[in-house]
Amino acid sequence: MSAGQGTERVARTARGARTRARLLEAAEQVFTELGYHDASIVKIVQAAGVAPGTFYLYFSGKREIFDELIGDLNRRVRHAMSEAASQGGTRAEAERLGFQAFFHFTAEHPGLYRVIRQAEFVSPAALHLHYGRIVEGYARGLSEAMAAGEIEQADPEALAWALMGIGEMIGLRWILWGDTENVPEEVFDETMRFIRRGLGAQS
Amino acid sequence: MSAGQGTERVARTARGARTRARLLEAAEQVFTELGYHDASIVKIVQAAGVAPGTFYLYFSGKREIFDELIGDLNRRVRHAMSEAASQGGTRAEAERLGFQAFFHFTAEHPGLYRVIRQAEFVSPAALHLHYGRIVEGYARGLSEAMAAGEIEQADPEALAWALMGIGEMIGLRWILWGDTENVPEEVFDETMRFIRRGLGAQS
Amino acid sequence: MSAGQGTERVARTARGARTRARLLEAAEQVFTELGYHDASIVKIVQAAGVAPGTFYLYFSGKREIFDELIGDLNRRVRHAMSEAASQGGTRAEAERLGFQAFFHFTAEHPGLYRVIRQAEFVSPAALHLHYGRIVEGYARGLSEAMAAGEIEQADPEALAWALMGIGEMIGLRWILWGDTENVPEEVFDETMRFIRRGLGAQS
Amino acid sequence: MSAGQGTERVARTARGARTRARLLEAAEQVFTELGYHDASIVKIVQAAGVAPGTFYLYFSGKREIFDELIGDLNRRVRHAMSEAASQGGTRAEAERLGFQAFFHFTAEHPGLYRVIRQAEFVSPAALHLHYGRIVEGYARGLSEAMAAGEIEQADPEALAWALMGIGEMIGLRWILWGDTENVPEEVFDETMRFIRRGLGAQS
DNA sequence: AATGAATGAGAGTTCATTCAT
DNA sequence: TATGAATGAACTCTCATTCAT
Repeated sequence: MSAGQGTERVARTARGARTRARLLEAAEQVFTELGYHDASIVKIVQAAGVAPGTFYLYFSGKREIFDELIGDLNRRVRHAMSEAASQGGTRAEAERLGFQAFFHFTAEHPGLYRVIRQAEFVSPAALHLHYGRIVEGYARGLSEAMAAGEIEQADPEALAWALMGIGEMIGLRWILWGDTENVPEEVFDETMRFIRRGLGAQS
Repeated sequence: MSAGQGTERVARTARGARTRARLLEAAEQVFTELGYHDASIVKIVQAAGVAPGTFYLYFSGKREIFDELIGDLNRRVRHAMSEAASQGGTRAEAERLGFQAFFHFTAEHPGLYRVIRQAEFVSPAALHLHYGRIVEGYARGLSEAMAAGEIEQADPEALAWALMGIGEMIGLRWILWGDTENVPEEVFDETMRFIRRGLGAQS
Repeated sequence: MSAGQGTERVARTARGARTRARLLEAAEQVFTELGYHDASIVKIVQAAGVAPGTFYLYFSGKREIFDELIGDLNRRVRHAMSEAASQGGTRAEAERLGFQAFFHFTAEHPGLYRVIRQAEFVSPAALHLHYGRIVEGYARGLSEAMAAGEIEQADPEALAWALMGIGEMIGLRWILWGDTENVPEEVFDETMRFIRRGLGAQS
Repeated sequence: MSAGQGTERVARTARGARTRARLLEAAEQVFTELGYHDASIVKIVQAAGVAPGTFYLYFSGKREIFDELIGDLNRRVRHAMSEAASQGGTRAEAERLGFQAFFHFTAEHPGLYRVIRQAEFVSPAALHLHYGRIVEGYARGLSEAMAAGEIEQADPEALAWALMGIGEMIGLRWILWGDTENVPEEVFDETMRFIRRGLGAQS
């Protein structure tokens, strides 16, 4: 995560790198379980099995480790989505698979996903970046589809944000608040139908 | 939201009602400016011009006044939306106006809107209720439009949550993060076109 | 209870007297249940069904109503003891009955008795007075018995305080801390035998 | 007393142990001077010359440090008593010396003794333990004396509590409330005579 | 590189008491 | 006589952060 003002604190030895990694893992676990505000550095260092002072050897504070975590998470979500999409033969299928991967990821890491959303209030820039990167992927796909005449001409960015919003809210409603493990199939299908119609998809 | 549990702390005199209202106003201002976590009861009572102890005459704590605020806000958003929608001649126009009102409200109270989103981490039930109530209105409108054959048959609830998500994300992107005062007209139009196509609107 | 510095606050009407009495009753109940420190004036006035301000019409504060309660209690304990003692034919029997009455009272009002003991830290003068008055009764009886040659000559005051101590501690151990309702008969008999021997009783 | 429940808060370094000891000393002083309820953690840390947060590194709260203090005190009283008793040649003398030591201790630490009595309302279990431990010593001595035929057969426990009560009350009357430094000799002798007669001592 | 004792500002909250009505 | 809203000092406790070791 950019953010990175403050002294750069890097590990210069293998041992240091290990400690840093342990802290990051511990932070993921603690933030996931407790959310940003109820997490505390003491809890993180305890989970990591190091002393409080050690934390500040590698991170300038709570915000910084949080930002770094959001960056990691973002990479993982996007990787999951593009991995899934690349399995699709047609573009329509790829899109469907990408969406599905998004929901899967949320369903598998609900705590993590809550953490991302929380970034809005902790580190708006980090969240902006997170959404921005995902939207970028969507927008590129949409542009290509438009160029290929597979969907109607439109502003790819506006559409991409709209799609992002749909994914977020459907995930929030059915995964985070629902009693089902994942978005129910009918809801997923209905949503995809809506999206495809909205995009003016030919198939 | 209604306070619900806890000792009922009500104002029994006009003076008390005035003080309670002052506290609520102050809380809105403080939460708006600082967000939930950086807000403090001390800051609220200072803004309201009363002593710390007075706060606890009317609210059992930070969470409770926050919940009450979310309830207020929800009422105001829905009022603005239904008010605007009722100006539309056709259903399509009503829908458009409702969406516009939603963006207007967000644009006019950006801090307030951030506060609502923050409820997800502070008082999930309050946010669920907030979204649920808005979605209910959307879903009813969609059902009626389906019955009238104006849009395609589909699950109104799934669609309503999708619409809610679009509104949220477009608002987030262009109002809260953008440099424009409100959602740019082209984006708004593009979004509405996407939605109307997605719903299979006849007109 | 002497104490009585501060403005004398007396009821001047029948209604006022009723309110004062209600407050005293409520205070007994609240102090008994909660002890001095966890009791609060708000709880007392609530139990009495009056407004906080009303309390200060009749009492100058928490301490004062507490002292007054201790005085009441002392009167009741001593009354119970002398009442019981007067049933005894011989002096030895009277003494035995007096002790028994003391334990009875404690057993029947354990909360009240805890309140008395608490006075040591709240209002030492009140407790001193309480003990002093009981001891006075003991000492008079002992003096008379010495004069009549029924028990050995000794300092009646020292003996009276020792007796008081025995009663207190036996009561504390078997009534307040024990699992029996009252002091077990064997313990009581053993204690009385010890006392009578200690006094050098002839019978 | 032992802390028992709660996170173990121990000093892991010599410096920590020193700080903990300073807090304990400060607490003794503050509780002695002010009593449990008027003592505050702020006052304790000020007396100890440390920051408020430091307190919670070693104690979970006011109750816990109080309990630990009671435990310390108990150890000291019993040590003083048994030390003194062991100087006596005969059992009768030992008993006399033990009682004397008890009064001495009370006379030398009157504030401390008030603190112990206060435990009844703060931490009844702590006081029960305190008395119980002393009574145990008395009871053992009495049993041995009975076996040796030095005093009459009786229930040692009942007698031990009675002795404890005598000591407490005589101490309360003449040391805490009296104007003399210690229990006057005549009173002490009178009391011991009463006790020895009561026990049916042969000598 | 790592430790962990110490910090101290600031949080939420209570409650005996006052006083205008 | 009675009310009850308002007060505000004082409380316990937390936690991100520092720094001597």
